[in-house]
Amino acid sequence: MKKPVTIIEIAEKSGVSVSTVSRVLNNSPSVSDKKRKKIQAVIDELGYQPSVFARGMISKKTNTLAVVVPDITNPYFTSLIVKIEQYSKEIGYSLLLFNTMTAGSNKFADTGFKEATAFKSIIEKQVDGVLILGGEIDKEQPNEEYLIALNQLNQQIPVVIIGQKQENCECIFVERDLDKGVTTLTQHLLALGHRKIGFIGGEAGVKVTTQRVDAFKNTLTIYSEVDESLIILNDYYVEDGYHGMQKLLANTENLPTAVVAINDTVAIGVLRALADAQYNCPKDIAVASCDCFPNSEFQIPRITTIDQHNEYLGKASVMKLISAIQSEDENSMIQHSPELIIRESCGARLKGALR
Amino acid sequence: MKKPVTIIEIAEKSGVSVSTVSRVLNNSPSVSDKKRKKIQAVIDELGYQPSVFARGMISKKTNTLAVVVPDITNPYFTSLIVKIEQYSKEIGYSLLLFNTMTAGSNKFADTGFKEATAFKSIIEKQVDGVLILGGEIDKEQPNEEYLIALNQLNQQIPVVIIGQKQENCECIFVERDLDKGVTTLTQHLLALGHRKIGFIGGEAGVKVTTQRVDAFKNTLTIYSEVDESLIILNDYYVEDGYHGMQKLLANTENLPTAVVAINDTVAIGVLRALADAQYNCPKDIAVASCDCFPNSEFQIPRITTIDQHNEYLGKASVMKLISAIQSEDENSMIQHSPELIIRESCGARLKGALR
DNA sequence: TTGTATGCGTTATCAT
DNA sequence: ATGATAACGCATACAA
Repeated sequence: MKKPVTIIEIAEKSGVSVSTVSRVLNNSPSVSDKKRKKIQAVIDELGYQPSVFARGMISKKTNTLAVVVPDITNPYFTSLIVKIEQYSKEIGYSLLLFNTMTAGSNKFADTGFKEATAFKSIIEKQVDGVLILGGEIDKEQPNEEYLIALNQLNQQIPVVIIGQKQENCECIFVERDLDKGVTTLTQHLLALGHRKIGFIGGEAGVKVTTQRVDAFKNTLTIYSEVDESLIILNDYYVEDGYHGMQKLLANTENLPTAVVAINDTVAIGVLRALADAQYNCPKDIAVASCDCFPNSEFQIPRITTIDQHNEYLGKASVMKLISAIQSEDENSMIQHSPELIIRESCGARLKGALR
Repeated sequence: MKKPVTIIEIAEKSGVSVSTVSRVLNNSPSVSDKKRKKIQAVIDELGYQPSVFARGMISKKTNTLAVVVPDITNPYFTSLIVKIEQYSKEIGYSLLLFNTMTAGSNKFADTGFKEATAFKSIIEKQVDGVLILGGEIDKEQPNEEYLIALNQLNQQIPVVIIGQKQENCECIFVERDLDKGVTTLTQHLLALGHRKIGFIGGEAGVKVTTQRVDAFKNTLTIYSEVDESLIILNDYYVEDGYHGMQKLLANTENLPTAVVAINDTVAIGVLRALADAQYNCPKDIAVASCDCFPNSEFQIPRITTIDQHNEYLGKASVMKLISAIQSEDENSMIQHSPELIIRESCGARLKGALR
């Protein structure tokens, strides 16, 4: 790889000073058209590319955002990332990806918390802003060190978090309406006549889970009773839905007639467990779910679920971040309404047209 | 945000020269233990962070790799990215993510090809290396401009492509064994007695598709006959599997007894179409698939598929890239063998233990 | 409109 | 073992 062209060479070859070249580069109006053309021609000819380093020395900007995500394998996060990437690109920012894998393998963090190394890299890389999608911050009681590190990070670089507001954390939060959807969902089941309803998936001590379970319980309480033994919290994956449902089915004395899954992936596991145990869904046991993942519409049966309309969250969070970077303290409100998507898994409209 | 601490301040406060501080920073052995400790203390106290820009001015390195992916929503790519991110992190590189969304919305590229803007950013960002996971390069006849841009990019920055070798492209390729798996799969179906076998999914003119269809045809030819009308090429998503199968089912005169799907997402669509048309899988029509996506094991029925063991590909491609960056022209061979995962959707071992 | 000179924060080279 | 200083490539304040 040969050494790159510098602004000096462009200046020499164009017969002007470096400042003039710099002006052309930065679209300064005070350059004669003739020189501008000439210079641009030389730039193109030599394929000149300004050094990010030299530029950064002065501007202190990388035009890069970091996005920290717990599990890039999770459709919920990828759908957010897609939007984030798209909008970032539009406004001239690149994305540095950090997949902390908080979920999955081992829950207990090695170095206190999984995000530690990510935070370290982020500071080193001197990105302009940081986007955090869940992870440790989603816990009811985030690791103490984590919060310290997070606040410290936020002091150097603006941080926007897609998640529920956390005490003692000065970052900017973009909150989701997590309970309304579950409330609607539960009401849907109740309206269909269900009274014994279970809940599967999610992790105890995690905000999403707590909020959804609470919304579930609160709604259920109005018309029926909450049976704690029908609430199984484990995690957010297929296996969890499968095992959770198995557990419920094991107690044949006390079977629910319907089940709410924390997300569509878990719901798939639930459906599988039902099929394996020869139960028909929705006839024997109905299944409702949250988050409307891409393939859930093609499951057998098609999963009735909640579309959180997260499309908007991605863009909104980037917008907030950019505002913070430019310290335009605009306090725009993020609004999004969860929407019930009625399909087959709860037995409603079974004879009607399906979508 | 206050202005950051510089090496000079550290030097002053430690009562040494900047050179000595720099030496401590870079673990140079020639620093007395006493001074090293003293300096380190000051560094920690002030929370000093070396400037990437100033460093880059000298080293020309960003310690960043770019990864260009067509669709981060696709499990095939995310599974690769997970590994790539993990290994990159281990060896001290960050990842710049570019999601070109080649797939999905509009196929015809706006500016010639979707990767154009990504390539531009990559050059601007001066990453140390580039990883390309499919996209335009996967086509039988990649866009001419694309190839030019790609070679141009490769001249400035080492590029590793996970995909089949392409004529007139000087990048480094990490190839996958695409046909062996399908051959095995087809043989599996043939061994189960199937003779009329269809193929669904994939895009004409794309290497993966062509290779898999060819492998399918070649294997089928040995024991039976290829019926072109049973081969439906459209795309790689659920809808494609659904519509593809619908199309096949429409011709009741010429139903296949088994179908091969290009990947598990498509297979899910196929299963749905079968269920909707009241066909039982595997009894009426068996379904075999490729790529072993996370949830396919929980589908109804569980999908028999090919595990390409891509785990290794991710790490291997990063290794190759790093070698290229350090111009250690090591020509390591990538070996990975597709493995048949027999589950329920083809009817084999139906009475045996499942998994 | 254009050019000159300076500084940005670090590492590398060369002395000492 | 330590220090002084010259790059690195660009933008910008100031001068013309």
